[in-house]
Amino acid sequence: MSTRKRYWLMKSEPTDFSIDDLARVGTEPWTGVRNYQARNFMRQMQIGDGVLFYHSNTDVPGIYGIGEVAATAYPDPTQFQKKSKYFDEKATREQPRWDLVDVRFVRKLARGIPLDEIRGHADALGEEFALIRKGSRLSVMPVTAAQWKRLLSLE
DNA sequence: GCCAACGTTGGC
DNA sequence: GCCAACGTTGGC
Repeated sequence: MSTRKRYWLMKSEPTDFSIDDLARVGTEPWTGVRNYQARNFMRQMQIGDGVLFYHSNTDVPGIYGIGEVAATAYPDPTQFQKKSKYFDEKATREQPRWDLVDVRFVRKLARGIPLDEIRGHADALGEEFALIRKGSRLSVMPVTAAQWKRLLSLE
């Protein structure tokens, strides 16, 4: 396993958990991911990996801040909590289904980078970039070093 | 609030 | 293993 720093993008609905919330709490367990592809990406994350914090389902969806991976993947406790909206009756402590990572606040962007602006750079970012791929709803995705640099140059 | 796109579930 | 039904995501 390489120890080179990698990059990711993680979506959150700001009414649920925003970059300001992350700034306030410092570090947050990324609960609630219930998609296997997204989960598998989290399992690949290493401490110190860069995270683009994306606001979805909001007036101006886009990238609003930067975080970093503070703890590698471990079972998401909400899958065991009956009262949680993330409860999964098929998950057991012996065989958990869902993992999460801890994300630590790094900084807010000087200005948000709106999705429609990101779309304008599709050529440079690549058609395969899940964020701008038609119909893609993936909430955790890898970002290449080149994409990371390109996106932050729009700040 | 609408709805297209997608993922999951469950009957067969 | 197929696929219709259903639930969710997330832009608009």
